[in-house]
Amino acid sequence: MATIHDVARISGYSLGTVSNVINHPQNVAPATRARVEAVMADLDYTPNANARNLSLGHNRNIGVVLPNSTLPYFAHIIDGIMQAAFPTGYRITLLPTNYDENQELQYLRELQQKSYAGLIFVSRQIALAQLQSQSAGHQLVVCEDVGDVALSSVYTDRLPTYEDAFRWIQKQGYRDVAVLTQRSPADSQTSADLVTAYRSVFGHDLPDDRLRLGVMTARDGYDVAQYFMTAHAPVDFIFANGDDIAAGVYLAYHDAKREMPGLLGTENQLTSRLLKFPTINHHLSTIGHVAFNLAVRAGVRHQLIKSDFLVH
Amino acid sequence: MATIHDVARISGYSLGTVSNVINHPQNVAPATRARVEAVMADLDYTPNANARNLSLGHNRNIGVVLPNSTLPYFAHIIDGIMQAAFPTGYRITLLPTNYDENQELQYLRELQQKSYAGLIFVSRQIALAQLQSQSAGHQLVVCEDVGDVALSSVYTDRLPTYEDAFRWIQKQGYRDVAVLTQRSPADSQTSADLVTAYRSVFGHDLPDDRLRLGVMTARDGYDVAQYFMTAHAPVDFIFANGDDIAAGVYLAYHDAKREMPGLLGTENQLTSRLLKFPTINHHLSTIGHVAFNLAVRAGVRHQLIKSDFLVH
DNA sequence: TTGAAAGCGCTAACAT
DNA sequence: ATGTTAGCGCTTTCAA
Repeated sequence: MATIHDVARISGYSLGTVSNVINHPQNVAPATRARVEAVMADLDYTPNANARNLSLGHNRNIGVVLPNSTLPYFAHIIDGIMQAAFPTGYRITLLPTNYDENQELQYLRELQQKSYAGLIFVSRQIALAQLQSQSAGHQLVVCEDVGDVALSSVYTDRLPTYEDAFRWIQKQGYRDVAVLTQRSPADSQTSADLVTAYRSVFGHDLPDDRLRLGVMTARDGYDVAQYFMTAHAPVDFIFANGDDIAAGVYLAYHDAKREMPGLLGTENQLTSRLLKFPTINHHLSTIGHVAFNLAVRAGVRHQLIKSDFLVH
Repeated sequence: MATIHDVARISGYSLGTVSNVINHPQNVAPATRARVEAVMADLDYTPNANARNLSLGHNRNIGVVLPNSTLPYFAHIIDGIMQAAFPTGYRITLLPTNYDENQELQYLRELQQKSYAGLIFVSRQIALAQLQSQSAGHQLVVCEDVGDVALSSVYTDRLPTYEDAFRWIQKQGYRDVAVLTQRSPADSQTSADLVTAYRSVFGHDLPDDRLRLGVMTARDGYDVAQYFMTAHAPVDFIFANGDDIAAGVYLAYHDAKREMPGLLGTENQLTSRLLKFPTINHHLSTIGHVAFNLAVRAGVRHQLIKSDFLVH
């Protein structure tokens, strides 16, 4: 493949001049410029991005840190990031962690080595404080509410939306509500908000045996439904952390020919529309969009994306 | 951030030695190595990937070319690619095309400039022949059956599976079958296979007004269903190009309180399980997996992934 | 307006 | 076993 040397040699101009027609065309005589450009077209020349980045000391890559997972949650955020990145010419590199903290640290180091112009942590294991300490002057964004931590962030106001949802559930006359989540309230703000919202609406703590952890997929939903069907105290409503998961629960009750409890999901509006249960729209694609914009802009900024409770 | 110069200076060894402890540790005395590594840890040093790649003349990035689209089809393939890439240390860069041929050409040029170790075309606009001519000696893989073209490929044996599906439809007694696709049979092998399979099973061509093009999303499915509901010759079966699309059709008939036609989708096993209609599993994640492996291996190879017709 | 040369951080001969 | 040096392809002073 042709290098800048080739176009210099063939066009008869110097390296510096060719570089100028690429980067500062206004500083070169129109005739020269035309001739150089002709040669470049002729050779099908494109600058070597690596060399250019090394010389410049920066690049236009944004790394997206996420567990390697097929969850729709991530797919939607990635999609939003891609949509936002495309018109800007930035490239998106997928950085899977496999839930390994050391892997995250490695990506952070690569950020400091300027392998990336910015890093979006869609999910993280590493402590926020550590993230912040590593981020001095760098473009780092986290997809969650970070409170006072000096880290750019996009997040949703889950609490009021969860309260809306629980109020609706209560008004429908449901009494025995179960909640499915991935992580425990101690490990995840989302789960913590969930139990807080429950308490504020129902006036008492969510019973331990009504909070089921480790639920991530439709299959998990199917399995956890078995638990409730065989528990001696049946539930009449299941608040699932995802429409697909709610669908898994639906299937389990359906297959068992048991009376269907009330159901609620999040994100996938198609499934919940089909099954006519309410859902919460977290506007994941918008979150991705905003995350990208924060990553390429200087300074720490926090942005709230409002989520909606939706009855079909 | 620390460079290799810093660790050389601070450890008291030369550039070459430090480089050796990174790249050829067996060529350096254990004591030296230990001391250099201590300094590297101390400085939290990580090699600058850009510089290294430039020097080496290659890197471990695989570009994935795809329209910037949120379709589950792409999400599943990307997921397979990521899963396969992670343990190898290769990085995945998303390369959206916006269906623009020039954008695809640009990525090809970047491949030749060694910006990528390989390119996976999940979808393409550019002609196969042109792809091939640009790919001399490079790692290029295409996610479709390329016939005799000397380009690595992963593809599914759609035709026999489509025939299985049409035979099943016929055996159920359906007579008036409609088919939904994204692109016309002239533009897309998938669509061509579809009409071929129809003909071979039913013994006649699929009537023009039974083949609806431009269908991509659940909403499209909903809209196209309106067409069939108002057409003077109603259909009794709709073969949709995706479970979500089939679900859109389902909703439309359901909302209109019309008699539900037979339905078939592809890919999303959850929706089709919920609605109990048959589907086709194209094993998209496997396709991604194989595509990655082909991209990092030398030589042209073709790999067939068998798809399955599934009745729930 | 154009050219010459230094340097980005690293690797891999080649010397010692 | 370790050090020295050229060079990867490019950008950007600085001179002419």
